[in-house]
Amino acid sequence: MATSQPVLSPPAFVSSSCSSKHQAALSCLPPRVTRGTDQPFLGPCPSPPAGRQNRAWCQRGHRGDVEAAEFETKTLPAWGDVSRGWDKAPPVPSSPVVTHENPTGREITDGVARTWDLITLSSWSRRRRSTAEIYTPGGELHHFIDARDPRRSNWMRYVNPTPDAPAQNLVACQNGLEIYFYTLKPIVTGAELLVWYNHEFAERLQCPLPGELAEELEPDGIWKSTAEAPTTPGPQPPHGGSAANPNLTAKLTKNKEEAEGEEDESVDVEALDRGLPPSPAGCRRPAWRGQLPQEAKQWSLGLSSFPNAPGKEGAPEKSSPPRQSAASPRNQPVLNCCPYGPTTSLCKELQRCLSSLYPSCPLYLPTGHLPQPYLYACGTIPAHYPRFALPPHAAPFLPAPPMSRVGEVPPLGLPSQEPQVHARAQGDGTAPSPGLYTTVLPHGKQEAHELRKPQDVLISLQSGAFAFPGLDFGPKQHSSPAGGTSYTSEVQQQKPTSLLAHPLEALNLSTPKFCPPAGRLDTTPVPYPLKKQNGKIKYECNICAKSFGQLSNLKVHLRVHSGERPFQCHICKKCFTQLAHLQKHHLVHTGEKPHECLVCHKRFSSTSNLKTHLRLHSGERPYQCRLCHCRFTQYVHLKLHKRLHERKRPHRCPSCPKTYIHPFSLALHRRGYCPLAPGAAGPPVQLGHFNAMIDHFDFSLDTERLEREGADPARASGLLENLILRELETGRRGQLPRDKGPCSPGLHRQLPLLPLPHYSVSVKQEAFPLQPA
DNA sequence: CTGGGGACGGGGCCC
DNA sequence: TGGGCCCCGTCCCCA
Repeated sequence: MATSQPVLSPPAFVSSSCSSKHQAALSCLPPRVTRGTDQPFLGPCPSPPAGRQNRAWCQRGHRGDVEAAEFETKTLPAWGDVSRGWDKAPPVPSSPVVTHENPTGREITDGVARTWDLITLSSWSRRRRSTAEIYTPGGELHHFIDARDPRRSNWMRYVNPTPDAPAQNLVACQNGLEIYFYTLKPIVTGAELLVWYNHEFAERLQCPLPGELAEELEPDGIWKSTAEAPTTPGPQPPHGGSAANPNLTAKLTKNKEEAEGEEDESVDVEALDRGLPPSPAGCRRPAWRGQLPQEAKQWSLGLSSFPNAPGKEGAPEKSSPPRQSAASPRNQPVLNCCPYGPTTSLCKELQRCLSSLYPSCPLYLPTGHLPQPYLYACGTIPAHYPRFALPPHAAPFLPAPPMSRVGEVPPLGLPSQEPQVHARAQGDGTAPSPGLYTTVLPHGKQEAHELRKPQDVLISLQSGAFAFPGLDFGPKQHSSPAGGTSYTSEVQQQKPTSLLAHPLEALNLSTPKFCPPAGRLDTTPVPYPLKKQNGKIKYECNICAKSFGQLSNLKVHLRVHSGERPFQCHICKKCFTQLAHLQKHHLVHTGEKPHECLVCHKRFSSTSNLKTHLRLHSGERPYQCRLCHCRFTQYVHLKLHKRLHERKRPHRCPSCPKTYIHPFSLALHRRGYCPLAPGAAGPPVQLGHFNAMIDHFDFSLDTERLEREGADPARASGLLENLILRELETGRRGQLPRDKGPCSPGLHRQLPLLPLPHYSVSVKQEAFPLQPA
């Protein structure tokens, strides 16, 4: 619903990646929420129409209100992660214009300002700077994102920094290796996207404020030479410019208006052309000097993996952050959302804010983190994130070269001018181990053995792609699959959502897979078997042999075997395999019952339960007992009922194996209807039908009532015989009113004690043996 | 024991 | 390809 004053309502997170996965994770709430909460949250919104990739969304609820704002960047390049955006050639708008559709029909104004100085966004000029440096938890430069090339960047290039607090409408934070933008205020149509980082943070990082950044630029937008602002000892980055600079510190107090008067279109063209990262303006970058450009280029092109990737044997984790210890998983989140370590106040603040803002989103669990598809996708696992280490057995699943999201190779036809992402290379310059992608590992038990290595305890090992028969990664087991490494409940709770797991899955499920049967030791990769049924391809599960028409269905199904439950309820910590299940589950907490019976107006939380309920009105009883023809609305009731038929049958025919519960039944059976007794009346088929009706009678509760009331067995059996004969005769004439089975319910209508419900509805007759053991 | 409802899991289909 | 939606089935609880 478009409004006259469309806005992007705060708070809304807009990932620089902004993938559908992110959106999905953010939309883990049902459309309605419990009233009375003061916590704003992020909820779902209608899924964007297919094919409209330039649509993002946000939704918030505050004080019980649910507000959604769907905004569309009609004139901006497509939403998408920056790196992916590079391989596109979006139209370059003359100016960033954002149009919005606000379903709420009113402007949303109450934003929540946060002072998350968690991101190192630097080297921004007043316009179109759009570069960001991504730091590892150790505070080291990991790579930077350069979105300045309009042909290959996305909307992020239009996010501009400004120290002018009233003008700021975005804050940015780094979570893991992703950048997220958080709206501080409504963003009206045509508003410039202005991001903020605060003064304190700039000082602490020895970064100039954005305004001061502009001062470092020459009027032509080129960074001044290093010599003009040498601040840090040792060799400077080739592009120089903005290391920690005492002069800049002084500049921090400079009039910002003066700074704003600087060149707006400043672009570090030289650095760009050299394939170098823009100057982080004084932010420390201890390791990439000198070696960065070439190696970063290689890495960004997917030709090498991260130097500290765990797959690299013997590679010292030189860049391990001092504040993080891989040996303390208990206190370490799966991945720090904060580049300053999980225990810093900054990180805690972010986590707290995220958690309070989006309590329903598993992403924002206090110990959680934002998705890191990057890590999986590129297969470059910094040593700081040991839990994200790809297990060795995952290697053959990965395509080679790795499909790095950040360092994605531009598609054919597009020139790869320069690397858009620069990774800090390892100090020794050793090439990353290619074995990460080429190792073919044995399966089965040997795999399990390998999992005992602590660094291999990857939460997403639970992904179906890594499911091992016989190994249960279920969430109820808080131990490692192999029983070696602790897999604590904390870890379980920190378990990434599907947003984390999916990238892994996506890689491994979209590529040939190896899901060997238990115990099989086979180094030959075997893809998922594809069957063709009726001309359609079926994807078969290697574990249970179930086949699926769509690969995505198989992927979801594999979680059944792997035990992966990526979607966790933030309230009760229950985990679910599918987001939809979590959404349904959330209704338990909200008490919402969106499905109403139109007959009695009773409400239900699920359509399934409503449908069951509707049977009460329609009279449908689809579950029928084949023995006594009792019908039930629910299968579970039939199952319970069947127990009645499993009672002891003490009255045994001396001539045949038939046994009966009641003496009337045996007496009738013995009156010439035992096929093995002498003097049997009639052909075997007819005897069979007759005996089946005796069974029916024997099973009925009415027979029990006869016995209880002390009915004479001979008389009762005689009456029953007449009725059965009459019924069989009617059946032979084709006049059986309903069922044509051996146990005609017409018999019951002859017996005043055997009422049988009548429903002209479909019946799911269970395959219960007529002659129960 | 039956009946009714709540909750959840699995899977198919569509976008 | 993944997410959303829907349906079916199942289990559990309670009256």
